[in-house]
Amino acid sequence: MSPIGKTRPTGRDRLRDSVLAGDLSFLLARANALTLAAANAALAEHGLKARSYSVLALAADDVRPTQRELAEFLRLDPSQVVALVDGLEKRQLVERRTDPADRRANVLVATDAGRALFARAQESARAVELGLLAAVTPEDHERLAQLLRLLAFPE
Amino acid sequence: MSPIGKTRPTGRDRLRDSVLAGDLSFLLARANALTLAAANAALAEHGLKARSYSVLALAADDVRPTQRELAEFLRLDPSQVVALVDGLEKRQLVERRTDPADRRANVLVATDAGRALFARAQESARAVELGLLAAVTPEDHERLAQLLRLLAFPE
DNA sequence: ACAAATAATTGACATTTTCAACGGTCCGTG
DNA sequence: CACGGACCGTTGAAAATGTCAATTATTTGT
Repeated sequence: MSPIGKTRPTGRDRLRDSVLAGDLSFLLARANALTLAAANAALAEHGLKARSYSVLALAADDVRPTQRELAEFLRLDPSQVVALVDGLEKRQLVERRTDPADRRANVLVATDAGRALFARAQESARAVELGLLAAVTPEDHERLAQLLRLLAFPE
Repeated sequence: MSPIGKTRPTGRDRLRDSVLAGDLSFLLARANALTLAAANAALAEHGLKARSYSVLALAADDVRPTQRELAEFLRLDPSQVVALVDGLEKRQLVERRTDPADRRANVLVATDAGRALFARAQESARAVELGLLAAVTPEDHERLAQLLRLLAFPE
């Protein structure tokens, strides 16, 4: 039947018809792993990783997040946010301002240098994203984002 | 305008309108984090995590993967697969058989106990998946899987 | 004014990731 | 057939991440 007579036929990605390949958790994990690796590779040029890029993005967005909000949003332990912000602050990309409305909290703001770097990094990020989505139409791209939002932000 | 007069209006998830929230990498990361946590919580009952569940799934699927194929498929370092398989083998859920076609390679096969455990774990996994997708219609569920496959298995 | 709750920080510890090196096996070429 | 180079699984160490409890400063409700 099969044109190839070997015991291990297709060789390359035989596992793609396994049950696991239908598992949403697995697909998410694998898609995320590939995407994360690509993003990190592209951001390295700017001295960033996906994590620090995310923090910088939120700081540059004038949404003035507290560290706790950052932790919740990025699904990190608050102590990890401390380290992340330390790194960005040491590079003068970001500033901690104690929230006047709640002096326990720090609000994050990007410096001008931070905004400039973010703008450049965003270009790289966008390029990577487009590369990954080469096989996806713009409508499907948006549809994918919509569906992921449902998973990422359950009501 | 806004009915709330505070400086920090909505309070809860203000960050959801930031630019980052439109970033596919971020949505993937966050969706994956939540999904992974839910999966791990559900699988703990069976002494499994998402990783070991995946390995067991492939072993139980009679696809006879080598450890290298496992590593590639799950996006893990080969040395991580060693540890994973060690764990499952110690619990007699899985066996290493040296591939007769290539004596360097180990092929993974599930034991009867492994198959039985997998069947039970799969139920838990399915339940979790349905819970996470409560807000998604079955058609969209399939569409999401399709789109994720494009990201997870770029040609 | 006080007790309980919350934000950030620190430090300890566990888990995961990443990498280089090694023995055993395979494969193509001479 | 023998050899060199590639490949598989394994080990061990180092780096990065994740998890948690304790601490200080501040807020909030009573």
